[in-house]
Amino acid sequence: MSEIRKNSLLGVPRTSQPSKAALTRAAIMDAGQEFLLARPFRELTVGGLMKLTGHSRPTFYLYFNDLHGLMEALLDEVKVGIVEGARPWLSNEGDAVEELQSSLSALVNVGYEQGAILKAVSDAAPGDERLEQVWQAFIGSFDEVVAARIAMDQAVGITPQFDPLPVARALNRMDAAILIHAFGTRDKGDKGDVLSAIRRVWLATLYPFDAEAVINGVRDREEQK
Amino acid sequence: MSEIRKNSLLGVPRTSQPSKAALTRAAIMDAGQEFLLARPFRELTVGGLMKLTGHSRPTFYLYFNDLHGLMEALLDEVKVGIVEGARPWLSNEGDAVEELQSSLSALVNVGYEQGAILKAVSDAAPGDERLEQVWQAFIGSFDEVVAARIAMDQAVGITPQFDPLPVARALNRMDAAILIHAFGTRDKGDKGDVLSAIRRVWLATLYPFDAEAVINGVRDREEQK
DNA sequence: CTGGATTTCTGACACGATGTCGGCAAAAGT
DNA sequence: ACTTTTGCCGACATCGTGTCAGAAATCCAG
Repeated sequence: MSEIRKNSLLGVPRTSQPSKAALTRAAIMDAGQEFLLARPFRELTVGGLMKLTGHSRPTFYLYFNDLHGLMEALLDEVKVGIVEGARPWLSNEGDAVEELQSSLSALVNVGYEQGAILKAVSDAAPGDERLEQVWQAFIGSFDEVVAARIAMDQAVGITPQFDPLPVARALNRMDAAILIHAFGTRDKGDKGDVLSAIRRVWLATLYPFDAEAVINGVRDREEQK
Repeated sequence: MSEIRKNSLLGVPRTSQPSKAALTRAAIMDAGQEFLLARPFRELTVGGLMKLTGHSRPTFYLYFNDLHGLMEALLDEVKVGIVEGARPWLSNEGDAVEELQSSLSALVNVGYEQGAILKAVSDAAPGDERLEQVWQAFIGSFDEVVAARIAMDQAVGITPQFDPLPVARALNRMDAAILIHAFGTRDKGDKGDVLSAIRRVWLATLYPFDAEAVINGVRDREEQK
């Protein structure tokens, strides 16, 4: 399950074994991930978690400050996947509408895969000042880039004139909330419904002049890949 | 501070004193509310809370099952204010665009006032199964009514055709998230910015044919009262 | 190998918050 | 005044946390 994680600490020369410590750390993260796939964060306990790894409870504190530290580490893993998918529309070129759609589609896919972790982090965040800030910063980090892209499209005239940042904030919070809501629990919602909904909202807000997209509703080309 | 709360348990005949128990309960809720105006939920503790009331810690458990029970009670108080303000647009008649705007405006106002409590409940929710469900049900309760209104406007032809429920969900989550984000902490965001943003998104999504509203952006009539 | 240094782990402890229970005190009823 | 009801609290057991001193495993030079 974590071939990725094993080698993910520094580009070790070639066949240098990952230190035992790194393995243990990875094992803890794996156990946490697995646990959170099945149970909510509030039921996660250091003792219970470490029982899954076969190590003793104090060992946990050798690698993380506390459960929130673990969540922060898990979030870091998910981060990359998200920024990855969101890229096309952000680094603009080509058709804005097309690119936004593919970005949203990618976002929904990542959300679908990582929904449990995202919900777990979002659940854990309010319990710890530091994690709360990290989480807010993560969500917020998209606000400026989205706002920037909006400003650009406004300059080109394909987006109506309005203060970009608050709207960017609103749209981003919507995405986060809807993804966590739809895909955060074991019985996930319908990917198509979610994508259609947020696509409609984004397009209507940002590209209302593209009547095809908004009024006719972008029929079903671009099933999520 | 809680003249309302004092009399809020049954319509007592006339001048019957509120029972001592009711007073104590109200005092606890007041203390909680006050605390949460200044500090986050994670710092709320039964002991600390009861010190504010002058009563002993066990007394708390005479009136609430636990801190999450208290949060549920506080949420109930806020509920009414919210459904109140949201009413105009939901019970449709008159201009849809106008009414939606006034509903959103009212919503932003309530959010501004009760932001701290809303954030506290939202923070507390993931820590308790029951509260989580109550909170989800509260947010979700608007999904169906909004969806119903959308379906109505679609029938009339002022709203494009699409599956109403997922879009309603998305818009509602956006509202909740943005209100909590903007008004949940002591240094609240700008009411005007928030209102403009969500108004733009709602209008663009639901009433894209109203070019005045959407494209020109509803200039500043209706400053929040 | 092998004894010493380094890395990795753990048993045992102290602490803080929770929720409960039996009984005390204050108020109300007669 | 005295009994009943109502409202309250001291004391306890429990659970999860985070730390620390030292044990065990691993590595490595001689």
